[in-house]
Amino acid sequence: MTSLLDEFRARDLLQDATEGVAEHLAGAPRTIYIGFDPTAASLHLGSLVPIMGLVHAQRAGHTPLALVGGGTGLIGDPSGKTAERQLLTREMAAENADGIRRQLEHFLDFEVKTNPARMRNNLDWLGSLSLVDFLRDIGKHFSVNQLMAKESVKRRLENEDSGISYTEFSYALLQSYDFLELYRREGCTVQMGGSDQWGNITAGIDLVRRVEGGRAFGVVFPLVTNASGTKFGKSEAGNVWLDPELTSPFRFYQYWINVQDEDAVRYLRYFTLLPAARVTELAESLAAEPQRRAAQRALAEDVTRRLHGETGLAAAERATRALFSGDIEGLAADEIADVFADVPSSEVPATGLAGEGRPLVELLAETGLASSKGDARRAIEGGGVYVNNARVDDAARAITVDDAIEGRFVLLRKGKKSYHLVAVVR
RNA sequence: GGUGGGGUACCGAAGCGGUCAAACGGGGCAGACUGUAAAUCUGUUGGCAUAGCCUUCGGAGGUUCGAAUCCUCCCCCCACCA
Repeated sequence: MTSLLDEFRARDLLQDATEGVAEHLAGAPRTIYIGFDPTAASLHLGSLVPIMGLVHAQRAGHTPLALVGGGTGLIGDPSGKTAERQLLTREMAAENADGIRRQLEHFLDFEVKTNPARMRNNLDWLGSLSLVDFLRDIGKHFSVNQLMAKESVKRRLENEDSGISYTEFSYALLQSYDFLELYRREGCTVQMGGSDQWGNITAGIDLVRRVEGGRAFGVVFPLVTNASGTKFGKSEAGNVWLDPELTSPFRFYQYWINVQDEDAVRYLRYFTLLPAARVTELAESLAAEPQRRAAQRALAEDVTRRLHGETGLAAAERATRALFSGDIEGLAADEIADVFADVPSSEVPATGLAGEGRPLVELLAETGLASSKGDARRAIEGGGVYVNNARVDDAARAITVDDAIEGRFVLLRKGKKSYHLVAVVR
């Protein structure tokens, strides 16, 4: 079996590691942790690299431990932030932690006998920690001089406008304390994270050494970028979430299908478990016959299956075929309802479509496909609007009951990818 | 506190009495080309309506037939000085 570090290296996932990690990991199965901030009810693609980090750790025989920052989430990490963060309420943090747990279960095996994944919440120890104890046992080991030299803190200190609160300033101490607690309670000796976590991780390692005389280690992953310079994990609709309620399997799948060539192979290494040989094969295919987009397909398939299961993947693929293979003519209304379950929809009473029907521009504005009737009109004039996949060239077009497929649905589309299903209700 | 320069649509930035719903660039949205890619090219980008109308240029007033443009007061930024 290849070592965890070699696996990371082969996948370009190794940004940096503290000295001696390789030997430490080779010595015995270890417990490795990564922290997740419960700032939202769902994780998004930005957390996918760390998650895969834990997946690889488990596959390599180590015990992955996901730490949800129920306590630290109440504080806020200044790393990478230019402004003070919104504080979460305890209830929100707890709720969000539950959601994160459910999502991680798709990736990590919490049941295997040998090295089941674990999950902890730092609220368990931070919640009851007394300030005096904290200052005496933990704070004592931190030099303010060093803390102020931290890049994340320095930037905020130099910025007169935002500044940094004592609360966020203390974040590094709390994260370090987490490591110490996990070292004590779980025998956890390795912390991983994004490269922005390097400072917090090494601070934790120092703390473990000072307080317990123990040796701990850190590994950080590179920041995921994309070729066009936009933020990875954002789609037109905003963040791509792992929660199917927030980002449907179809849109999740589509995000990956639409990854540009320059990024596809790298993402295959980051986000799938495909063996190197297969990745090479896909890279060659991408170079030789890019129009097939074999790499993107494999990527979308693998990642969607892992998160949303066979059912979610099947639904996404079905919708994709229906939407992009051209005609929906052959589809029965029932199939349409099924395929477009994922697509935004609204209802309109049949009476509203009787006689003259309703102006298409009105419908477009109402469904949100266009921002106003004027916008809708311009879109039609520009040739970007389709009813039941047939382009509309008349801005005065009205939608009547006759347009509804089997009298039940009208499929509106703007551009290549924005659909809206209008259900006719009687 | 003093002096000077600014605040214009999603962002940057022109305009400095009528021809301004406001140049230009970026971004967004569509179209063409493709591969549901990138790059490129084209169109479009306040609202409502058929020509036309309505609401916009930091805020409030005023001058004028007419103001983003001139005047007064207020608010906020930036530079230099204290």
